[in-house]
Amino acid sequence: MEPTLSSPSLTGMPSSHRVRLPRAQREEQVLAVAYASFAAGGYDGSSMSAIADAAGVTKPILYSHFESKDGLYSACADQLVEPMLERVEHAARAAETPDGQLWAGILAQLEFIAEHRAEWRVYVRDAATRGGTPGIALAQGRRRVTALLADLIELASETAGAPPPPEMERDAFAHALQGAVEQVASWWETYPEEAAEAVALRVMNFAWVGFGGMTEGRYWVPPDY
Amino acid sequence: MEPTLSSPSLTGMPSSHRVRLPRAQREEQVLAVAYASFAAGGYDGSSMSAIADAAGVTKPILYSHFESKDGLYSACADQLVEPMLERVEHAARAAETPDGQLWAGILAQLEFIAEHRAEWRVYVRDAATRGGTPGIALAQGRRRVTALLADLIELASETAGAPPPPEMERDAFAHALQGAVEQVASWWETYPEEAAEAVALRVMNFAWVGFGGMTEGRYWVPPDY
Amino acid sequence: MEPTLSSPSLTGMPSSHRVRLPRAQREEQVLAVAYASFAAGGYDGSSMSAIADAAGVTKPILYSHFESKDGLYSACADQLVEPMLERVEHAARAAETPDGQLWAGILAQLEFIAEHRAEWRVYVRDAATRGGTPGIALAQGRRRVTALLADLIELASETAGAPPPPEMERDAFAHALQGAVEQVASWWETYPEEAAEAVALRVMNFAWVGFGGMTEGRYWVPPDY
Amino acid sequence: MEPTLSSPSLTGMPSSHRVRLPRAQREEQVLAVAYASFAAGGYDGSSMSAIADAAGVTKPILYSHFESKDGLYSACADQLVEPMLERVEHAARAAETPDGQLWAGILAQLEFIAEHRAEWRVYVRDAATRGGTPGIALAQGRRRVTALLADLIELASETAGAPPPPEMERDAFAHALQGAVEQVASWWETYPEEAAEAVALRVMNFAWVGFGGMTEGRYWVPPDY
DNA sequence: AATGAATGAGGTTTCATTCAT
DNA sequence: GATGAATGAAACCTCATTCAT
Repeated sequence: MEPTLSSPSLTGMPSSHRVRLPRAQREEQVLAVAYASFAAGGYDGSSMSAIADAAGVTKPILYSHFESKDGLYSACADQLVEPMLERVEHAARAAETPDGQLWAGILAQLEFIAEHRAEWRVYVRDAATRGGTPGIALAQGRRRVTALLADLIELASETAGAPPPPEMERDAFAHALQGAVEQVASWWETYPEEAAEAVALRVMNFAWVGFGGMTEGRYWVPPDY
Repeated sequence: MEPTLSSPSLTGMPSSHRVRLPRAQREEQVLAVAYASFAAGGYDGSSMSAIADAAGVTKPILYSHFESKDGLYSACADQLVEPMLERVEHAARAAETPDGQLWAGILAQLEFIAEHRAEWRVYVRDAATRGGTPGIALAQGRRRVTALLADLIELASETAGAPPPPEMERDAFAHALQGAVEQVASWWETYPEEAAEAVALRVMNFAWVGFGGMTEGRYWVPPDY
Repeated sequence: MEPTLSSPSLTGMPSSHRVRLPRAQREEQVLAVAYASFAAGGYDGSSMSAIADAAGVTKPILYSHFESKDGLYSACADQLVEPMLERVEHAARAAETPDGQLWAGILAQLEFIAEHRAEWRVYVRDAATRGGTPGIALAQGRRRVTALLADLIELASETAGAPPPPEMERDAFAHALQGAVEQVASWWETYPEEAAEAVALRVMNFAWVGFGGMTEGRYWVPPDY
Repeated sequence: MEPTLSSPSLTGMPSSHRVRLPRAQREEQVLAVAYASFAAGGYDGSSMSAIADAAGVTKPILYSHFESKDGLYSACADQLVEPMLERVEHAARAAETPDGQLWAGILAQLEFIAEHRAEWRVYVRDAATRGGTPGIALAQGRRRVTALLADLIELASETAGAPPPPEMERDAFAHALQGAVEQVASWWETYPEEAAEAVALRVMNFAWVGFGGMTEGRYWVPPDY
């Protein structure tokens, strides 16, 4: 659980007191430690005491920066969800064709998940069962990710000149896709030498052509390959 | 009136002592209560005291039947995973064509998840974050489910007379499929009036024809419909 | 704060574990210690830890016997209020003339207060400001004491063949009397050599004849003097 | 608990720093806030942080003005006791006949209590249980009130041309009277529509004529009625 | 086989107070 | 004279677990 004892005493001063940081900086540091701690141990597996120790501060500091354990946890979850959304959105926007956007989105999400494996597991899966404030926040985050995929799907369906799918179908599909992405990411752990693109390509083909199609030799290929 | 009663209270006498059950029966009963309790509150949300009380048993009895909280939890997880595997396997075996087997498996799993929503969430989520003995057990259970899907996929691929996909691809696909099933099950919660078959059909088409295929009017239909 | 370390080891056994007591007995013992602790330090001045230590048990035992600190406190308050009510009521009932009953009641209450000075201060005076469950319990206890005085006053008013005073007046009077009793009890602390009867006589004359009456030489004298 | 945020910045200046007040003024303002806070929540229910926030001041300022929480609390208690003494004394002095002085004193104290109900409860109740410096201060304050009543009683006793009662008796009587006043004030809360004079009249009759006297039709009436 | 009593460690949260600037 | 950051101690309460019967 990496102690990360606040890069102690840059001055070398033999102070018995902890380094004094400006509020914003301390908050950032504490958040980083808490983020890692929750990622490693989950909500119930991380105690405020342990987090405080790992951050090299005392518990009251935690509480002066974050209202409660729930609050701290939510802040950590945001730390993960926001960048992920940003990244997926940004990647999708950069693509030119609609199905290229979906492809870029899937790729981006896979990369992101791979880079934040531990956190992802905790913050995203916990969303399902956790109650109270953090549960709600997490569920919302997850829903936003899926909604983003739904948007990409909608755009992509235009590729084929097809009429836009009804919201219900689009959402069902987005859920399926989201699940596929997540689980393939988990599969990826067993074959770490695979390139992100290769993994994403599997998902994309799964989603776009289907397994039956693939057995018939139909494949989807990324626009720029 | 003080009868020397040797057999447990068939008389309805308000005995202050608990009924004495044969070991196996007691274990079963305790397990059922624990299963429900974990399903409702998760691992950290269920205390041994609460489980004992709910089961009408004292704590030492819990510990005499199950080594620890982890042991009890693992036993409960098995309670979920075993029947699920059995059901999916059985349903698949009953189908006649290979892709019919995949279809039957997906349908069976979806139904099972829907029927055990609360438990599924808990035991499957916990699989991700929980450490120690129960975490391992859960992860194994989950892997077995995915492996079963992989088998079904392998069989189904023969439908198209295609060469069997390499293990690696088959597993990737099975993971994607598993994720799709789980997430569509979650989507299902928003549209509870949908029939299980309709939901399974979405997954099957997603997996078999792909979204691109569907936009071109290709669909997979169940063999017996 | 009297350690009262659980009459250690009647058996002389060099057990490292605490003596095991039957539930009822342990409860009584814990209650006694808590009662004294609250009396000495008030609600906020007594911690569950301190009480547990003083009782020679661990905190969970406290909580297994009493639901919470509030619950324990309420139980302690009852320990004081119930006997007091009983004693005053019993004393009053034993008297023969109506004003003799009031006299007996005042005397009994004064004696009781003197015998339980510390507790009285805490449990009765705390009634005014404490909120929550214990506050309510205390306020009720106090109200019952005053109501008992009101009854005695009602009876006493028949002595003079006067019409029964309206409830409102009777209550006002009972409050005044109650306040007088309590404060005279406090005055008593400065003159501890005074006999209880002498003190009660002051209150009774204050209440019955009034100061103006006394300056005119009117006095009330107890029936059996 | 009225934030009363020190009506900052009459100038509208968007200063991030608190207004700089002369020491005496700041002290007064802080005291007022603390007084209200203690009145609302009692000693243990009011935290230094909360008081500081409510006063729009930082905690170190609190400590620079008042040595400790105890010190602040004592200062607040004085805020109540001093004006009360002044008011009773002043009212008494304004009366012309000796028993009129007692009457005026009782009336003034009742009015004062009614106007400061919350504080009265806190500072007077706490006097009984609280230890340390503030407990002593409070007890002293209370004693001074009683002593003042004792003086008024002494004067009043001259009305009847009676010899001055010995100090001991006078004090006993003053205590009884003080208790009666306080408790009748509490009774008053149940009958808020009663005028202060009517309430005070009850106390005065109680104290002067006694209940027995009243049943015989003797009453004390205020000199100017 | 089962019980009631007990424990030690740990959970989150809040407090009065004080440095260092 | 005032601030923001920080602390250590302690509060209430709950948990998994185990004796002794």
